[in-house]
Amino acid sequence: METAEETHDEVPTITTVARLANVSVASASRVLNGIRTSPDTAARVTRAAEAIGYVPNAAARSLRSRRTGQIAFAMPDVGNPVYTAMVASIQEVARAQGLRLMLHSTGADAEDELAMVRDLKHRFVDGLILASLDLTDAHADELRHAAVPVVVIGRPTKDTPVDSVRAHSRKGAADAVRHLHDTGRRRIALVNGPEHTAPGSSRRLGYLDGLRSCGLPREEALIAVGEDFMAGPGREATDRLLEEERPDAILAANDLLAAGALAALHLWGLDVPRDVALVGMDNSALCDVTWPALTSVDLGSAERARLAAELLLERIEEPEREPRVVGVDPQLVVRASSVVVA
Amino acid sequence: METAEETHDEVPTITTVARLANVSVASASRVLNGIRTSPDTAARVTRAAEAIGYVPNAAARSLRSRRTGQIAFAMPDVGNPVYTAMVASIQEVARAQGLRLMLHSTGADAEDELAMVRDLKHRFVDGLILASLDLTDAHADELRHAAVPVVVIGRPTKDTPVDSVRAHSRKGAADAVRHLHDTGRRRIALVNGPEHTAPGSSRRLGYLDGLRSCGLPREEALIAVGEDFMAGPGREATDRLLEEERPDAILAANDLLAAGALAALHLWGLDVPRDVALVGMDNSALCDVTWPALTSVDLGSAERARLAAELLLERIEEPEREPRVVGVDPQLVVRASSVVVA
DNA sequence: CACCTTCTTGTAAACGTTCTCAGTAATCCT
DNA sequence: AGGATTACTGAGAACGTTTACAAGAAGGTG
Repeated sequence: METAEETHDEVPTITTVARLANVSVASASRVLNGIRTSPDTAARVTRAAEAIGYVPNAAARSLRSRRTGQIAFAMPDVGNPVYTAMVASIQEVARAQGLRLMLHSTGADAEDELAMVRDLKHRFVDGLILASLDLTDAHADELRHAAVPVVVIGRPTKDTPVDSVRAHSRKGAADAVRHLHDTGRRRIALVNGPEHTAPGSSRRLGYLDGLRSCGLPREEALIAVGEDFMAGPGREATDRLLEEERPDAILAANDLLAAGALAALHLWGLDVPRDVALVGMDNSALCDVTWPALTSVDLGSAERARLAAELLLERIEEPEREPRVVGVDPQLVVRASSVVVA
Repeated sequence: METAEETHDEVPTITTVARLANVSVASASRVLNGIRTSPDTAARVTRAAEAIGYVPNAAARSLRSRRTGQIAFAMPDVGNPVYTAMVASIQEVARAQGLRLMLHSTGADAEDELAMVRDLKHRFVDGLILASLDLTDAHADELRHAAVPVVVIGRPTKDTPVDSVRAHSRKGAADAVRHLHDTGRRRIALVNGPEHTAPGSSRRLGYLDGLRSCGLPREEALIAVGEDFMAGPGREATDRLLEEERPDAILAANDLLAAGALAALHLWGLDVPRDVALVGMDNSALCDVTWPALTSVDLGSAERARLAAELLLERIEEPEREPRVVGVDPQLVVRASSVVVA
């Protein structure tokens, strides 16, 4: 009556609930947040809230409580199955905690990554998981002053005080080379992505490690580099390789490059695996989709993402703890592309 | 001096800026939001803000202005290249508008989709783009009362008052069949996903349309149905098909199914396209990765997503406008999997 | 019975913005 | 020169929560 403000279509707020339940907003808030109250008020508030379909306003809540209930994941490329696997993994742990997930695809652009970290100052999110191929000093700087916790998937520069989780891709690449050697291959080529990136350089090192441990000679001509880690460049790099060389095996630095390599090999009329064995890295969803199915080094993407998410949650709880670095061991998954079945 | 509260490490707020620039918070806010002020205050505020690296707090801003600057995209499966293409597209228009993008993968679970729509009441987002395979009456109900604008990618039930954008996949499927007929195929099979879903049913209809318009007989035995739209089921369905039939062409209801079909065909020792021509749908990134490259019907995923985003933005601006339904015409993209090169 | 706990509650102050309103100074017109 | 418009500003009230604090009620103890 009082103000004829009794129009019913307004979005209900906690005040509405409180009034309806005949308690103060404080009590209503307490009930709604599971803080101890008398069973009587609890019941009244719950019933009132249910009756009018009350839902707390996210903005008001985060303004006051300084928690947004959101985390963000920034990755180089949504199109890459590795990252979608990570997304799935992160979403799982986020959901278990009742957190929302904000996604951002950076295009592997450093400036974009930095902008993302800077944007955290808006505090639209409680934490960030940043997957990056190439962490520069600029990153280190920015990360040092990040407004909210950040966990990095990749390899931060030496003294970046930040939690991170890394793949041991060097070891993985070496394992792959040994597998190829074990199955009788002797001219093993590498189709790599840009070697200034962390994955590019460590996979190259791993490849060389592998050759060395098998007693195979190192030949630069057997290394072809694509301009990024995607299928197109993989195909072109393989093409260039085949014009000059006759490898009997190819290690590709990731599955997309491997898919491109496969296309090139088919075009050259080479049989996989008889003429050339092929191994990818990442063990992504792609592996079961190609023909032949792709042998690949599992770098534990899903696992790494899960770990990153957990590290993030822990740091959000406890911001002052020592930064931790965790790693996941690679594991070779053998499929049809690397072994000839009798 | 006053309260020794001058500790410098606090996060700067607009009050800090105002004090530093010697103006009221109101003026500071005006400058920061590009509302007309005297050049003098403008300069002072801008300088102050820059000096202390002020960034407005997202929660406070949305609480007051009732805009979050975020939109959400909910899709069945992040792993599916079609949806990642959509994500990329949406992110592009979001970024152009300075909006953040929140992602959610529903696993094509109706309950999860409904929960997402209900969650909008929290108002953590200004609008939602919902891609769904199967829009039920429950969806219609929930959508009718959605707290913020929703645009649907898919086919809402008749009288759901909501903007939507749809693919004309029925026509696309028919086109594909005609293409196969034109290139000499006569026993054209369909590898479909679940037929109770919108895409499943319309692709079946399109397939039948195609057969009819080519004067080919309809044979139920040439239709195999997988339990979802992914590669595994595609392979199994194709396997079952090949045990009974000898099709000389297969239309797969999407590219993932097609990838599975390809694996099955290879296993049966059949050459693609010589023995069996294969056409997928969606024209996703997968098409260039398979061998042979996959002919596919482009259903304009990127375009549809872009349209959806634009519809959403327009509706956010103007909530009362009439709901619109827009469509995108399919286009066949011929690659190696459907035509034998001489 | 007086006192001290322990529970439960309401009041009111934040949180950091935006925005209405009213007031003052400056400019324009006739 | 006087009034009318215009341009700019500051005070202060929202926005919808959570939470520190104090106060009242209930229960326990000597």
